[in-house]
Amino acid sequence: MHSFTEENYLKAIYKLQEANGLVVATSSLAQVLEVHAPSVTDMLKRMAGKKLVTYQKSKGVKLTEKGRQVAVGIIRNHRLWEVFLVDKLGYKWDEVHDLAEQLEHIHSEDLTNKLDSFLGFPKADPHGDPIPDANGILPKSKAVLLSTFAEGDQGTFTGVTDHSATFLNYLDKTGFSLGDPIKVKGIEKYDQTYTLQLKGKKEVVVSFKVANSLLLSQ
Amino acid sequence: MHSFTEENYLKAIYKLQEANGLVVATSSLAQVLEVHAPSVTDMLKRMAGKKLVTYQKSKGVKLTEKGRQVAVGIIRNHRLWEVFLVDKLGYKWDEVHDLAEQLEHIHSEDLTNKLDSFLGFPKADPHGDPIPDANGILPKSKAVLLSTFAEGDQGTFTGVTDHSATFLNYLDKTGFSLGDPIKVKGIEKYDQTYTLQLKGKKEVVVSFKVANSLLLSQ
DNA sequence: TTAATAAATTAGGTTCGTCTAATTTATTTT
DNA sequence: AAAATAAATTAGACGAACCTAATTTATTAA
Repeated sequence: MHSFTEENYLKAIYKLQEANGLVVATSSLAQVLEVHAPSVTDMLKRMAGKKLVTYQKSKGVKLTEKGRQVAVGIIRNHRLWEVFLVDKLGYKWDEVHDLAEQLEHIHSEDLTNKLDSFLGFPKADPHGDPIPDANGILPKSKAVLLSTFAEGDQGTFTGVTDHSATFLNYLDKTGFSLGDPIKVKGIEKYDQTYTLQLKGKKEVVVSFKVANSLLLSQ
Repeated sequence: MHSFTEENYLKAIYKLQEANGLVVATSSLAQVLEVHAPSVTDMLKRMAGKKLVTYQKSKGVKLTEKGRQVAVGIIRNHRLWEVFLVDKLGYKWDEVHDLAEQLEHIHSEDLTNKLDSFLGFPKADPHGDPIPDANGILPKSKAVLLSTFAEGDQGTFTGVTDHSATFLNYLDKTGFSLGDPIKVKGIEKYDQTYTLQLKGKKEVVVSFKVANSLLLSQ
């Protein structure tokens, strides 16, 4: 089995690769993992020895197929446990991340699959992030940022790109709820604020920053 | 927070203290934790430094109040997760120990309490072991070993002292089930075998070893 | 294209939790 | 009580995962 630390590196590399391209820099990893760069260099060497990543000195790192499998497995665990915490234990969507960070490292494929079944094979976690299936296949999302919408466009709110508790709280307070329809009533040229019509005709005005963190589908 | 290793030491010390008296020997710990004696000596020094145990060189170790609190908290977690695995995910009682050994180290009092509530505040785990409450109070069990019974005595099967999967499987196969009544029909003087009447009048013969691992109440 | 800056690595150290081999302390047995 | 055995500790090492300070390698700017 892999250590928690290794698994956290794998997850971080996976996410950075998804977000920013093929190869991940030492400094990016150091930043997201909150360790110093030499620790990362150290760890990457060890992980390369275990064939979890391919690492070229001063050229960055990427996952091997084996590393990718492990990373996706952890993401599957994480998102399933988030669903459990929200659906079964009554946690709010802004409270579950840290707990899921612990639970994701429980090592048992069988447990993961039984949990999946218990939860009714959910397709997405409480933030709308897709849950990889038992084969490590992660459905490609077709959601787009609200910030790409024009006046009159509409869609369904299906995800966020900012997972911070403060942002999620702001959404709650303002009346955003996953699965609800959103329509763009207007976009102010001057400061790029969006006037939106939420479910129940409620109108709200949000900044570009917010529009750029909301994912809509259809 | 405490490391998993520390928590496992605390749990082991607690259990040995409960079973065999006040002070726990280095060698006993080494045996149950499956490490070598010098590792234990080392660890106990560190833990004494953290006021989790009182340790006197060559004289054994015992928990401080602080250490006891942590140990009981972990046992609470362990047993609640076992209930979850059996009641909600459909695991059998002989399959849950190793998973619960992982889950018990999730650090969140709030999660533990929400889980407790979700499970309906169970009093005992799937093996009949009592679950400490949120204040770390563990109900004193009045159950006694079947091996202390005389002919004609009867009681309710409420726990085991051997938690091994092989023993639990044997019980399943032979027709023992937690909560069922058991009556002693006879005890063979020669080899101390017990003839028992189980629920539904089924008669079975078990060895002293088995009788000495079953806990009965009332 | 050289100089300045930023990124990454090497070198050397630390703590945690483990090990083996050697030694000391306790407990039994004679 | 002395000798033999068993239990525990000390000494010295090691790997994992981290650190700081110094150095090297890449990248960007002049």
